[in-house]
Amino acid sequence: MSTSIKDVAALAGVSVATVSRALGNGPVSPELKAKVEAAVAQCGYRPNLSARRLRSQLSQTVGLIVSDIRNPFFTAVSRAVEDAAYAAGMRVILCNTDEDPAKEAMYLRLMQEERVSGVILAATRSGAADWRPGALGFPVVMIDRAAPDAACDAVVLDNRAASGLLVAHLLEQGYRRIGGLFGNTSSTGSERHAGFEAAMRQAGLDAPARFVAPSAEEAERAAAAWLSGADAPEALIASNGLLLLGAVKAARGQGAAIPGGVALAGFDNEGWTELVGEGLTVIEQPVAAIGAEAMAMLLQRLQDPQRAARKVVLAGRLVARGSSRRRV
Amino acid sequence: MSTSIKDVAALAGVSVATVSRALGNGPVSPELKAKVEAAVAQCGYRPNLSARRLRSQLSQTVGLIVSDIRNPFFTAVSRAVEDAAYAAGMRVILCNTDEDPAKEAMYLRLMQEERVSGVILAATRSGAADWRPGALGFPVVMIDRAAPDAACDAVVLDNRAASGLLVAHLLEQGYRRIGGLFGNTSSTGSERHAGFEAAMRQAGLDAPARFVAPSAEEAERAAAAWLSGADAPEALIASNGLLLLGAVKAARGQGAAIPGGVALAGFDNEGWTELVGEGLTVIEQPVAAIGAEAMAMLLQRLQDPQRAARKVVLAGRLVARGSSRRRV
DNA sequence: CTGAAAGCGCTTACAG
DNA sequence: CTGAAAGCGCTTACAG
Repeated sequence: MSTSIKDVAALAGVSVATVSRALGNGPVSPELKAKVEAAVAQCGYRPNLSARRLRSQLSQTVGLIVSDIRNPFFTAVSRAVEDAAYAAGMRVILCNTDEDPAKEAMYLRLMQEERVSGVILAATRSGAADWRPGALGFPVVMIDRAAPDAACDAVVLDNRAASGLLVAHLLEQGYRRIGGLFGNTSSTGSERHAGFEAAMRQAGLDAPARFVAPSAEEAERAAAAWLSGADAPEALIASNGLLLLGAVKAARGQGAAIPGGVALAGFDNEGWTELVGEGLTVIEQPVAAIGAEAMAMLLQRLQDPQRAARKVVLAGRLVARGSSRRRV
Repeated sequence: MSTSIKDVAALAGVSVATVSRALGNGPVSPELKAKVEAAVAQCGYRPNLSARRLRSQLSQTVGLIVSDIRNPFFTAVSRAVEDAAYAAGMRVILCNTDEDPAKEAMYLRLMQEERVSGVILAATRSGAADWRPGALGFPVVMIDRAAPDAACDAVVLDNRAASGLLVAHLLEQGYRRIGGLFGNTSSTGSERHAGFEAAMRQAGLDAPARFVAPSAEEAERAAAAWLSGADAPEALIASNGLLLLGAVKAARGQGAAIPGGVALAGFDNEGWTELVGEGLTVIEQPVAAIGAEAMAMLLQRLQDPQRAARKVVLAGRLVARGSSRRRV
């Protein structure tokens, strides 16, 4: 058994209430406080957080539910969330849904059982419809994907505009037959597709698109088929880092040089993207800001449950590199 | 207030003990069990895990302490740990130390306060010396780095052998002036250096090495200085994914083609490594196996606290690609 | 400032 | 199989 507040109280010759106050922020005389601290040091006492949470009804815990921590976007966002959470004296429980609504539902139930202060959620598409903000018993801040209608706090990229930046860039470089490869499970993929389509139509062009499961393998397969077909595009946009990885592999598989073969552009400015060929053109997302902002919004929501829901929309930044350069 | 077991009991017309048994694995008649389940469904009851933990003295929680989740090695290991943990009905608390012993100590203290079942730990170098297994009150499984002496469960790569594989490969490709770039904060870096040095000496060669902070930026700076100096190596080994990234950037910065300029080889077979030039030669670590094995060892340790400490040493696999090809 | 007491929501011997 | 009761380790009104 580990030592409890009772042991400390006995050792210090005070009541458990005094120990509790001495360790918290209660009013305690300097003498007693010193005694308590000496006793704590002597017996190596550590407060039991489960007991504290039960009694205080404060879990000081936030849930972070993403599709897959191995997606570098979520890796970076998670790290920012964790830093902000620990700085605010809160702990983080991380869960991966793999875009599976059943897993999402299970983890949301777990969050209820943990009595979390709140949840930061990258919702699965079908899952998002199943709950209403407020029905869960804790506030939710959505990241990466906002519920289309719901009045729920959210931090997202301006996906439509970001796709527009990529299209404009490719058009400027002289490309016309531009194809898009989008994730088929998240609303992020849908929005990036919508932005792609709008920008292409505005230029009076067709907007050929294909939708795939969000993995590099699936993307490679789909891109390989597309690029070797009669309708192969001159330039290809991939809607996230994993799909871009797959698209590059497919282009390579066809012996295409980068630059020189099919032009490529995508999302997520990971460290390695500048090393492929003469670099990959990407939209950089402010990943650290997204995580920090989501945590900040959650804290504000806890502070003021009544305030109006707000959606923070951050702009992506075009990082133009060799993979989309004009062909001579 | 959320509903408690008392509300369910009242609604079902049974005692709280019966509700508890019906939800757990206690002996309850089918009729009462059905009544309880109906009541639970009706009022949307969710058990309070803090209360359950406090009473049962079982936290069903494991701590996972790594240096930085953004290091892709830890990303992959974490995901495997989490999958295994949730499958075993346990939750994971993830912490990043940034190789800072003070942060490590803080998080270990937190783990004590959480009364975790156990911790999976990638220890900081100086931190590792500060605690003895058993002194923390919970079992520890070390990953990536084992305490040199300590009788503590661990899952590690055979770092010396892995470095040996890289050296042997480079020698075979005809390189002789081979330099090594190693992390200066972790024992992993030290071990990989030791393996590098041993293999080089065995071949009758010098083993020039440089040590840097574990970031791509630091590695790039150090590699750039080295490669532009009089003692520039013909081939460079980088002791982890981040350092390899930095080394590639440095090589590029000098206008070196890959392959063609300085030969490169490193650790961690990330998806993008095959896309840089004609691919980067790396040691692939069995990342998923490391995480799964660590969690399995922790569960076994909880099952049998007395069993002898064991260290599982996994072999790395050489993935030879264009970056280390013989120059003609 | 300090202590005795109640109670957070559970589980688990202890009786029946 | 079922229930009444004790108690896990805390915090927090309530008195003094």
